[in-house]
Amino acid sequence: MKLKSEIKPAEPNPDETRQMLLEAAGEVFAEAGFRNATVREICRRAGANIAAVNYHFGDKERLYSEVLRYSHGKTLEKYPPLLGLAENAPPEKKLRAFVLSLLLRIFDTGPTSWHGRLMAREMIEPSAALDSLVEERIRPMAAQLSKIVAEILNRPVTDECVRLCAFSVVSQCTFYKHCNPVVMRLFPKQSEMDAAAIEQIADHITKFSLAALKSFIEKKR
Amino acid sequence: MKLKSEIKPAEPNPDETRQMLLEAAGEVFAEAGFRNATVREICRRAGANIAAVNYHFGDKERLYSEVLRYSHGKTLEKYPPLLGLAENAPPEKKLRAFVLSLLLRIFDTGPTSWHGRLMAREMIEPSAALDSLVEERIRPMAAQLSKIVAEILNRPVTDECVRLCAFSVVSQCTFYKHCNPVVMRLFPKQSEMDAAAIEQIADHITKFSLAALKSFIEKKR
DNA sequence: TGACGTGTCAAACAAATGTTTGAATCTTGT
DNA sequence: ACAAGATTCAAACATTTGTTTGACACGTCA
Repeated sequence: MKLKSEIKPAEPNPDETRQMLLEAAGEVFAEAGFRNATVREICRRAGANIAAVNYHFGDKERLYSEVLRYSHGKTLEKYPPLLGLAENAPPEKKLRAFVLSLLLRIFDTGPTSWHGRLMAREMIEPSAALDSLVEERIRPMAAQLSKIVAEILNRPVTDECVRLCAFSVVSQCTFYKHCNPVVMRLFPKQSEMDAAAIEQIADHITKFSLAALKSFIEKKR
Repeated sequence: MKLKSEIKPAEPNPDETRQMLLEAAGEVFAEAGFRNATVREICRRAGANIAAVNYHFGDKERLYSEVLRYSHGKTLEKYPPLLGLAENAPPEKKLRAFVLSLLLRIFDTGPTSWHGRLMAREMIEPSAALDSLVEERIRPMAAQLSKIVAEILNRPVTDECVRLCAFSVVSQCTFYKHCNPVVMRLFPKQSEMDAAAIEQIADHITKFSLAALKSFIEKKR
């Protein structure tokens, strides 16, 4: 990583605190939700003073907005929607890539693992920041998936059936996250979400969905 | 100077207040979540005094437990898992009944509509009350669905494939609830969840799932 | 009737928490 | 080196909120 020409590790770097706050806030917001999260805990983890949040972000709510945008950008950068697959690849392969990338994004265990939980919380308690996120980030991805599904179904992307089928695909991915507490209690053994498990689930979802999609194919007339 | 001696606004019905508190608390908890919900707002809607919650339930947390159990019992009573379908009905019909009943329970718009949101919140922030709920209520329903799927697949209920397929079915139902904020923003027009829309979605999910399940059928050997 | 238990009420209490403040410290440009 | 701005700090402030309190009203029963 490259920084400014001067290197002052021990000294308080102006952007250092801001960055630490973003990361710490992401963790805390993901763990506790917006309201439950306390500015004091965020600052404690960031090694910053209590007044730091208000100084750098104005207030708690604007900090949250920045965190949401920051985190989503970071995971999308780590796991692009088609994982670098060529645009002219067969739609079946693109579907699998889409499913796998979505799962990887949701279950990312890296230092940015809070993105998944953050989004899950937005689903239940949407904040003002969700509107722009949907328009700028999610709608393009939805269009991408619709195009893949439409291609498989041999139907126009505006077809109602395409929309419903795209939902059916996405739903299977989000399920393991959104219903994790129940899944974990029902099957404690199989609930470890390591790389192998994610691959297995991606395989199942792709197989399941492709089989279903075949029955919806519009024969050319 | 006694102001109250002349007026008698509320008759002292012992269980009346308690019941009103349960209903009001369900609403408020569903809207705001456990932490965000305030005892003051609950009591205001119930037409009760601020001290009523502590008097009748001890504290806010025990009130929440009672609400969760109460609401789940009420919706399950309203929409039984198979909607009164005969046990010996063909598994395809039972699958559709299961899907429809789950959707109806999730999207119930009656006076108990908050149950769906309540459960959605439990998925993200499980409370202590979830453990017993899963064991007593959800596990039997999961077993019921597994049996139906196993029957269709001609596989043993313990088969890994049965579990994954059952998840695929349930996930499509819960999706419209758990991802409602995004769905609503993506397609504002089609997001009205009236009876007709629910029927349509149930049809799609059943068709989609049955087509997929067929490809997983274990040929007898 | 009159004491007792139940339920309700307004007010107060105590703790948590977002935000502000004013001084102290550090960085930067000249 | 010095001054001005940027940043950090500890303390205090103001508000929200769960809980408690003590008085009051009402029905019950000896």
